[in-house]
Amino acid sequence: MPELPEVEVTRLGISPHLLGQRLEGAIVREPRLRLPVNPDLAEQISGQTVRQLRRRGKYLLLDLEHGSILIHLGMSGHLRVLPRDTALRKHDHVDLLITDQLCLRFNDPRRFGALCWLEDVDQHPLIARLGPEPLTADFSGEYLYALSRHRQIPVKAFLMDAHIVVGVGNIYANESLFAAGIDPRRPAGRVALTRYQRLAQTVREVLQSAILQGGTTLRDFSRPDGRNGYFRLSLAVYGREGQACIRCGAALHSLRIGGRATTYCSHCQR
DNA sequence: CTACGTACCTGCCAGC
DNA sequence: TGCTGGCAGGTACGTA
Repeated sequence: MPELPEVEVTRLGISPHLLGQRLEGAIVREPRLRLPVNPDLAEQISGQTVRQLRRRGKYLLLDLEHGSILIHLGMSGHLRVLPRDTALRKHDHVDLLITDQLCLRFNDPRRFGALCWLEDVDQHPLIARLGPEPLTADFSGEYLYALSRHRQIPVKAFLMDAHIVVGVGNIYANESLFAAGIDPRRPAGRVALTRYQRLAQTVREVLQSAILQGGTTLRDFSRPDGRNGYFRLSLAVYGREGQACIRCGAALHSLRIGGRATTYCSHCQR
């Protein structure tokens, strides 16, 4: 997926086509996503104007006059704005019909994503309990330090917990910890305040830089306009097991933390 | 409460 | 060539 930068790049890409537009309906071909698509989605959204297009963590929220459409891209989801008569591809699960014969087409091979209409999206349990945004002022080293006391969980798993802070997935957790010089296995409760301050800073820098470069294109993420992101060229550790650390030259190590591939430099990260 | 394993689903790639 | 197993950017839930 789609981590926070990819979702933000998607939001920026589709916004001009949706903001202020009146939705004319929806076509649901496969409702079985992580959250089921509303059986009566077309009736619920049809005739409504898109008031705002927000991002909360990795969720995209299309605020309508009444209620909101919640979209999550899961591991393999993808959104594109296309002419409605564009030939269907495998896994094109939902079309939101916009004006001028255009549609917002949701494609998701693994169906770990979501697209549904909710009356009050901010009160939904999936959204209401999320941690702060990493790019706003309420996310800081002091905050991470305070929440991590007495926690034994590896700091990488702590950083990837959306109830702590949203939007930091596997790629950017690996990259931020490398940039901050912190061993991903270290218990979260044993990281000092000054090192959390450094980590909060590297998280912000890594995410911001990825957004500016159009996200990280791996197997199946590309931007809504079909162009690729270039952040992959900047990855220091993710996917580089066995290769030389860009800082000290030692071979990078790899292991699994919380079931996720973790790559780090045992010399630079302590 | 915390930590951990597992499940959801399809596609792709390495290895046999 | 073709099969199989393992792995993939996320998240929620069950269990101890």
